[in-house]
Amino acid sequence: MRTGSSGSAAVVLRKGAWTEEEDILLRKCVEKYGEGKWHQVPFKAGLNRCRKSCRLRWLNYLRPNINRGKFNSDEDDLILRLHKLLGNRWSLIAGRLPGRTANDIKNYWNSHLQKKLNGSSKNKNKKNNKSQKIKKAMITNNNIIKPQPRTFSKNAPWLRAKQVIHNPSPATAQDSAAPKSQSMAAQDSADMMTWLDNLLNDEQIISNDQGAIWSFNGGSSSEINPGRDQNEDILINQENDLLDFCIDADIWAISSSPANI
DNA sequence: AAGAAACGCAACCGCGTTTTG
DNA sequence: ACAAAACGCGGTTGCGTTTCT
Repeated sequence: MRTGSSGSAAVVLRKGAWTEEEDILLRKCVEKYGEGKWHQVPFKAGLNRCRKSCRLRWLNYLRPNINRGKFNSDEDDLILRLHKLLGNRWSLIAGRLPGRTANDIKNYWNSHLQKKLNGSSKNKNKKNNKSQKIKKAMITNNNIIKPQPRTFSKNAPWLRAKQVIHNPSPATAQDSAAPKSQSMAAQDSADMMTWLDNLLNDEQIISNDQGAIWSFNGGSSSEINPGRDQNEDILINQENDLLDFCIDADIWAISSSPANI
């Protein structure tokens, strides 16, 4: 158990829209102490907000270099491509779009790009939330194959320099959604290495029989973690190279159904 | 002109993962 | 090894603004 820094009596935390004064306090605090340690930020900044709220406000609004302008066509294109590759991994997508936040991209996707993708014209499609939800359900249940990025935790064997157990049978997209287990981790490692080998040997990108293309998920690859070890750095570099490769080569998750986008 | 509907953005919530004592 | 705290993410909601009828 950790020493809770709180210990304070129950104080009603502020919610809702941030005021300019709060923004100033938060900005000053982060500038002084740096990002991170969000549990300390409300106290240090003198804000009556929860840590989550502070973090969110900083990440989505106050952080320097945030691009609050309109999305241009290049960005649209990149988002569409990355979404095909990564699915709703907004933070990963945001990592490829300098100045854009995951929240921005998510909102933009939900309000613009999804419609664009669905081919529904902006006009006259007056629909209430209910029908939007039905439509959403139809899409997810439809034959669009949602990419299932593989997740490799820091505890993965190759990061721990443990022996990798080879398992030749490839995991399916469904498998990747299943709960992780040690055998899964071992399989992940073998699969990844095989696939990476193939990739680096300039062989064809392997899409599994569900049409899902694998991608790496470094978790927070766009963030700097000074504590990570060399293997992790290598893995993250590989992830970035791979994303660049896929984007440059125009590689998507190819659906098994021609009717799909 | 006014009310309704849709849009767009900011913020909140819940949950899985990671860290720490 | 375990439990609690903290972190980070994606989904959802709330609300002000804009557009439509």
